[in-house]
Amino acid sequence: MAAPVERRTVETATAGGLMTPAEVAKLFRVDPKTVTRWAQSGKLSSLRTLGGHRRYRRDEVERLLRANLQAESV
Amino acid sequence: MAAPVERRTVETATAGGLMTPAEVAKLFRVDPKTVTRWAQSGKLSSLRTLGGHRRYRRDEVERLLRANLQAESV
DNA sequence: TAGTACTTGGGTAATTAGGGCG
DNA sequence: CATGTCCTAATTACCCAAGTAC
Repeated sequence: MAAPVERRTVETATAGGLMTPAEVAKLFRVDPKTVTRWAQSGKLSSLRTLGGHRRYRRDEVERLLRANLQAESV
Repeated sequence: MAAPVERRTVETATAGGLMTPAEVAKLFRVDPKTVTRWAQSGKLSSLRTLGGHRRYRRDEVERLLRANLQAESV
């Protein structure tokens, strides 16, 4: 019994973990600064550390990566 | 470890790294615009940055390079 | 506490997208 | 039909110094 109850609160927000600007940049093959611009323009949501550094949700990053895959099919 | 479950998603799409249009163009000795046309015609799969720029899979590019530049022997 | 690697911010070059022409 | 080139607008890359992450 006592199966892990689905708690969707803070854990849900960070499900899959967070990524640093450098990690996201490598996935898209762009400069970390470019990822920052995506966040500033609202194309990618971001969290901030208490020191002001940005962190990105892995779930969202992967979703965007998938959404921009091979969209040239015609 | 790392259960190798057939994950044909983001990991697969970016495994091996991505290339910029300029890098692919240099390999084939063509204009970057030509590479763009290959992508538009479906000859080469591509992925887009959130800004709309294309990125190409290194694996596929190298595979096409070998498959298309070896013939024409005699 | 110190040390290294990374991120932020702003500015300025370099690429790329897209259409059209030859 | 495929490629290269010219054009403009947009996106991205590299430069710096100072602060943060671990």
